[in-house]
Amino acid sequence: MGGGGLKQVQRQTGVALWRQIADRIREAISSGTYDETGMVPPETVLALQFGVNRHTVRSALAALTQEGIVRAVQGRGTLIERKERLNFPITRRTRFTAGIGDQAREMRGLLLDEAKEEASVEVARWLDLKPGEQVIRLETLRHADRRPVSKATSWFPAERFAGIGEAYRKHESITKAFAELGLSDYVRATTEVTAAHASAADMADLELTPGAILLIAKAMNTDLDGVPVQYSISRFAADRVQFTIEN
Amino acid sequence: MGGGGLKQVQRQTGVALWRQIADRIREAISSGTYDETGMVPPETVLALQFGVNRHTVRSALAALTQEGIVRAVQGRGTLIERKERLNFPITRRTRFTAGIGDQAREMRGLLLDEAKEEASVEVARWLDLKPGEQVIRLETLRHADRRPVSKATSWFPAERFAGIGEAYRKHESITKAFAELGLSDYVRATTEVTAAHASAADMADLELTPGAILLIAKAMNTDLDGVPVQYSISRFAADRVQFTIEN
DNA sequence: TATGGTTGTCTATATCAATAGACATTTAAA
DNA sequence: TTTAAATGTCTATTGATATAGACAACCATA
Repeated sequence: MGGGGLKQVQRQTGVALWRQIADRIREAISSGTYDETGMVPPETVLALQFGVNRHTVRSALAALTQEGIVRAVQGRGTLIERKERLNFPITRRTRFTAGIGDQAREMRGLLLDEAKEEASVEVARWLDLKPGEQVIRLETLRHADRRPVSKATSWFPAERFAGIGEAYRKHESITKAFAELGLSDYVRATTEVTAAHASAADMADLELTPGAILLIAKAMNTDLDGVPVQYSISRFAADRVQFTIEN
Repeated sequence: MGGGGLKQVQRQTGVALWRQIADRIREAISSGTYDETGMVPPETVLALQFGVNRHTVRSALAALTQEGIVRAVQGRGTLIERKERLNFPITRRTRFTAGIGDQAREMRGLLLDEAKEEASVEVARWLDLKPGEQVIRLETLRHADRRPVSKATSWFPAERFAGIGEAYRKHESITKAFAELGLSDYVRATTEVTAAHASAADMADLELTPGAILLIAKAMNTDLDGVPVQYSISRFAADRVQFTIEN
């Protein structure tokens, strides 16, 4: 940010030092701090920078190794394996698959669960229905290049979009599923963005470690007449994506 | 999310159980789970729900008490003190002070630091300058009702906006500072949203506890001719705000 | 083939985090 | 006034976290 440089780490606060340090190093890697060498500084240097024991740094690096972000080679140093961050533009024409398509080779969309249920107060408000009207809920998990990127819960008016679960399973894309059901075009009406820690279930599906952060986008899409067609809550692994809003 | 209900907590992962539980309870409070009673469930009930010892729950509640979110009364229970989440709309006409104005009584903007410096590659790219050209950097801290909401680092072309630090200190608002320097109107061009853990410095200024999450908005504003006038990186306490994007 | 720099492994010690149980204190309601 | 339900305090024990120091193993290079 301001002047760069690694800040001191805090003690006795419920977050283990090795995890705080792992988070800092992960952030430094993804912001390109070590791009020149392609390596993390030596353990002794990091220990000095963070003001901790070398063993504590080793715990942090072990966690990053587990995540596949770095790889230590005895005698040489600790090499950086990955550093990409997917950009996800949020506009009227926001589509997950198309938006990410040029940044990853292989896109997958997996249908985890499908259910027909009564609209909650929140869902009804967003879809402009009465609470208790039937909606279809889909739980989907989206990958880019075999790496899980986001998990989403989506609701659709049940009457209009009967069979959308099957269509999604076939095409692995909401846009294509809509098309099969006769909705050839739609637009993003509103998006609310928040951030939070991951739940146990999301943590497992997104292959996150505890303490990891989610970017959460609550979005509502409408057809070209402004009628709501989808309300969704998408949870993104915050260290793998960024949102771009162009006004 | 899906059906509600508190999920199990994870062990041996560098994040203390009491902190994970504090995060869950904080989230439950801000999403209105306990609005009926205005109280958190009894410690013994929480301990059962999370599958931990009562003392661990007490550590979590102690942390929330420290944050001023709850207040325990012996013999009665643990009362909820605060639960608001400020909404921050992101549009072409995004202004911090005006956007929040109707949700809080008292808005303050504090100038922490001011410096004239050479534009880095990143800043130059956003402000459409050459790297090394002079820019003014402001570090600002914004409060709503005496509660810190966001900390921002902003860069301005130095030649055009000489004296903007002094103007901000006087008006406590970027919009009014611009007005004083002859820029009566401006628009938000792009916003990038990410999330990350707070640095030690941001943690202190925003009165956060370790492990707390930041929503980070990198924004670029232009004048009505499309010439960049400001590039800023704002860090928001994620549990106090949400962003709304209307398309 | 030395040598310096790096990661890997081991032992030991102190503090924090979590569990367990017991009992005191306070409040509200029976 | 009694009682149930809730928070407050204390002791004890175990495992995770962090520090400290020493040395082995490995790599690149002079």
